[in-house]
This record gives sequence, C-alpha cells and structure tokens, in this order.
Amino acid sequence: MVTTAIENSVKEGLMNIEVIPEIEIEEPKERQHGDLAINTAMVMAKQAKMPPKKIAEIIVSKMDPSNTFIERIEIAGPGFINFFLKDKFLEETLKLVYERGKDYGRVNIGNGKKVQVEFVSANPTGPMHMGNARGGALGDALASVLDYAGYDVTREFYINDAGNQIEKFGYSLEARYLQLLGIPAEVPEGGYHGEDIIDRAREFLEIYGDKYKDVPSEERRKALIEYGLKKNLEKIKEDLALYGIEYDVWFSEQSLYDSGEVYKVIEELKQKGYTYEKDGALWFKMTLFGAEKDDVLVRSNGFPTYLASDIAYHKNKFITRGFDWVINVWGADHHGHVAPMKGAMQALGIDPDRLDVVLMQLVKLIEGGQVVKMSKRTGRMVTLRDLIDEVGKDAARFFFNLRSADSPIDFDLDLAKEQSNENPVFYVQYAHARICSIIRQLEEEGVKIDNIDEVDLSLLKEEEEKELIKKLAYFPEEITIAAKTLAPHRITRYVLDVASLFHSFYNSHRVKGVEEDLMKARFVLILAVKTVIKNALNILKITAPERM
RNA sequence: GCGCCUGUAGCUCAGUUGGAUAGAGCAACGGCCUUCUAAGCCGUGUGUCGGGAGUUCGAAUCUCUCCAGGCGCACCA
Repeated sequence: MVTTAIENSVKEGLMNIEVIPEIEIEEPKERQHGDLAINTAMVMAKQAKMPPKKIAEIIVSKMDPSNTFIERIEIAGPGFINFFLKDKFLEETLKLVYERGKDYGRVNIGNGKKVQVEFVSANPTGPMHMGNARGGALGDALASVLDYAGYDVTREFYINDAGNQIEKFGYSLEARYLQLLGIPAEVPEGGYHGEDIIDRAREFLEIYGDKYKDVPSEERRKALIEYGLKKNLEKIKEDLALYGIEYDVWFSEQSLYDSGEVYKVIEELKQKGYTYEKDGALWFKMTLFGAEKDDVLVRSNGFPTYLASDIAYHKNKFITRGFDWVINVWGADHHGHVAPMKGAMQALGIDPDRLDVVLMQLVKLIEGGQVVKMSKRTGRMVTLRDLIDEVGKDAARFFFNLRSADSPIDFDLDLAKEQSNENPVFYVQYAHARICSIIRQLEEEGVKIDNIDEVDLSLLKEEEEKELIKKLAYFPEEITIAAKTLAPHRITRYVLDVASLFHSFYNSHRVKGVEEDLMKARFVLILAVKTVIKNALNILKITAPERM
C-alpha cells in the first residue's frame, strides 16, 4: 500500500524518486507511536531532496486504508508514519491462533529448502561437557526454529571416530586395561586421563578377561577402541535423548574413509591444481581463497588430516546428499576453521554462502569462585549428565537459550543448583499451568467453545487484553527474525514476554465469574495464550506442564 | 604480532538489517490473597551503552583508533 502511494506520488510529479526503498515495518516501543511504523519517508529524504515530514505527508495523502485493519495514520517525530490498527485486527488474531493451533507461528520463508543443522558432534572419546550442553540447546532450538520457518530440517551428529584422537583413546584404554591386569603401563602424554576411561577398561576386562593380555598391542587397542566407541556412543545418545534431542542422522567420519570419499576429494583438489607438495606433505592452497596461510591435507606419514576428512564430509553434505543449506554449530575455539572450510567449498565449486557456521562462545565453569579448566584430557569436568541430574533439562535448556551465541557464559554449577527454582523457565511454565487450571475448571462447569464465530471477541477491550493479543500476533514475525538471524534465543525472550503479559492480565481481570459472553471471549484469549506458550516451549523442547 | 568474539543498571543479560524518552530478570524497599495456582501482580531507581574521533536528519548499533577480557593462529580435532 505504501509502495503504491509512493508510485502514485511520483507519477503525479509530487516527488522525484528513482528507487523506492524497501519498506521496513517495525513495532514501536511506545504505544503512543501506534502499532506499526515505517521510517520510509526519512530514508527517502536524501533521494527526494525534500524534508522527511513533507514526504510523509504526501505518502499519507495517497494512502487509502478503508479496506484494511488500519484505523488511522499519523505522522510523528522527524517523519515516522505510524499506523494504528483497528480492534478488529485483534479479533482476527485470536481466530487465527484458534484455528491454526499447534501450527500457529509457522511461516514459510524456507519454502521447503533442505537445510542441515549439525551440532554437538562431541568426541566419542568421553562424556559430554558443558560446551556440548550449550551447543545442544542452541543447535536443537535453531533446528526447530528453521522447521517452524518452513525449512526441511535435518539434525545431524558427526561422529569423530577416526584420526589422531582415536589413537590416543586407544592408547589410554590400553594403559588402563594393562594396569587393571597388574601390568605397569602409563597413559601417554596428551592421552585421556578421565575416570570414564578406567570405567571402559574395567567393563572391557569383565567381558573379555585377560584375552587381550598377550596379543600384539595393535590388536589389543583395536578391540578396546571398538568397545569403547560403541559404549561411549550409546551413552551420548542416551544423555542427549534425556536432554530432549533426537537426531535424524548420526554420521561417521570413518565411513568417509571406508567409502574412499576422503581420498577422492583430495584427488579432486589435486586435479584442480589447488595443492602442492612440501616437506613430504600435501598442502592445500588456501591462500587462493583468501586464507592467511595454506594448510596440510595429507601428512608426511601418509595420513590425511581432519581438514581433508572435513572437506570430504561437507562435499558429502552438499553434493552427495544435496542439502541446499548447511549450518554448523561450533564452539568459538574452532573459529579459525571457518575460513578454510568456506575456501574449500569454493574450490569444489560450491557457493560458500550455502555454508553457515554459528560460533558460540565458550562456557566457563566456576567452582568455589574459581575457574575450572574443563578438559577431557585432564579428566576434570562437569558432564551434560550432571547438569540434567542436578539442574534439570528444562531449566538448563532455557538457561542456555536465554543468551545469544555470542555471549560468553560463566557457569557456576553450585549457584545453578541453588537458583534453579529462580530460573525464569518456571515463570513461563507457571503461566501455562495457571491457564490449564482455569480451563479445567471452566470445562468442569460445562463451559466450552463450540463455534468461535459465535463468541463476541470485541468484548476484549481492556489494555491488558489488547497488549497480550498484540504480542500473540507478533509470534510469526518473531519466528521469522529468529530464523533469519539464526538466533533461537529470541524465542526464549519472546515467550517470557508472553508469560509476563499473561500474569498481568490474570491479576487484573478474571475469566471465571464474569458475565457469560465476556467469559467466553476471555476463554478464547487464554486458549490462544496457552497455544502460543506451548508452541514456543515446544521449539525449545521444554515441557509445558498442566499443573505445578 | 595477526584474526574472531565480547564490554549496556549493583549482578546476569536483551536490544529485531541505524530510529522516537536504552529495556528485562535478579538483588533492595513498600503494597496486593474470604473469588480462576502469591512459583504471581502493582509501585519505587540507578546508566559517561569501555574511552575517544568520524559517517548523517538520527549511532548502543556502521567506520577508525585506543583500553580491558575470552578464544584461535600444529603435518591435533
């Protein structure tokens, strides 16, 4: 409508504009500034060589809001055009929420595009730590948001079951196994010193006894690795399931070696002339793609590096499996790996913009006021399982998704335990439970909504009611922004706002015990609030309890 | 040294591709339950948006610079 008004103004010679800017609609912070506002007049001021206020006046004079939800239009401040919506808009919002139910909030900016979200991908050499907990909460919520935004989402866990750290894992297990058999052995430098390694070795001993005592080290390690990986993966799957995460695909790095894809992609890069040999190793000319320096693809001992297998992995994602868009959730300590991967995609003829990496800042663990260095190698850590057991899945997921990925987190587990009932997640869940309680009582009294068109929603005139409905109307927009900016924490903030507005409403107005028509209208309102809270919590995989 | 991220109220953090008087939770104080769950609501206030400069109608947001913190810069992943 605005665009048309501008076009007409230009046609009539009232303005001189070459390019009509994109109309950005925003929600003003102050209610006196209307329900929606645009800054188009100010954006165009320079181009039109006219004061923004004048432009705004021309635009407004050319708009006809008679067949819309717009009640009136005002020009304010330096040239904002503010729109005030009719109450009819609020009624339509409630009907829409009522009709769409669990699908309310779904938008289609994704158009069914195939997107893969890879997250956590914890090393299967030990239990998952707090960083994995954060990555899990973030990645899973991001995947849900994209699903709500109309993408065809695949959740994937990449199993690093090949390479150097697996070797170290093998040596570490071997040392513990031999120790248990009374044979002197040491966990090697840079090996894994955690308790879990001893547990695995002991379990192995219980199953196989001293069968692997006198066999060659290589055979012994192979058996230990096979057992250890299998067992660790089982535990990882179990813990993630408790955390509410179900993957579509568990992808093995080793499978890329077994299928020959790693060697094929190295060969491809060689053919394209993007490699050279130096010091007995094969190097990738990353500097051609904007990197600071080149990196090694194949070590002088003949083994490919993780870079090589990762390139093969991403080629598999894009080419073999045909994902349109790939999103990796990585810890900030891997940020140096982003540019090489994008460069490699370019080298393979894949548009690097189809690869996004969400870098999340690290979780620093605090204990007794001191920073605890988390490391699988030193074995000193707090696991995801500890977090779930002591703080709870819902509180943990809400906590992590309250912050943007860019925000570093200091996590004090003792404090988290103490404060877990102050976690805002309960504030939201409480709102949901309160609504469910009212609904139960209304249903017991035989009140029900047969046909929403027979409910007079225009009776919802109180400020608290209008504010609440406007917030509900904003949900699809919130999903859109969260998807576009890859920022699922927006949903957490949003549902907190909804809960807050509901609690305000609850304390100033009653549903039960008012005149019947109004009661029914408010019944529809709280049903809508319940739907939105539930849908939002569902995105975060947080339970929406009916009683608390 | 180079690169990425961060610096916003006493504390923990939001701030939607530059927008109107910078917001919430926690903590502090005062008030609200004979009626739908007080895990709630209402009220009271504090900011050199790390410092400085620039870009423009307009900057917490963009650019430059300096300061502080985190992370990375392997033939580990």
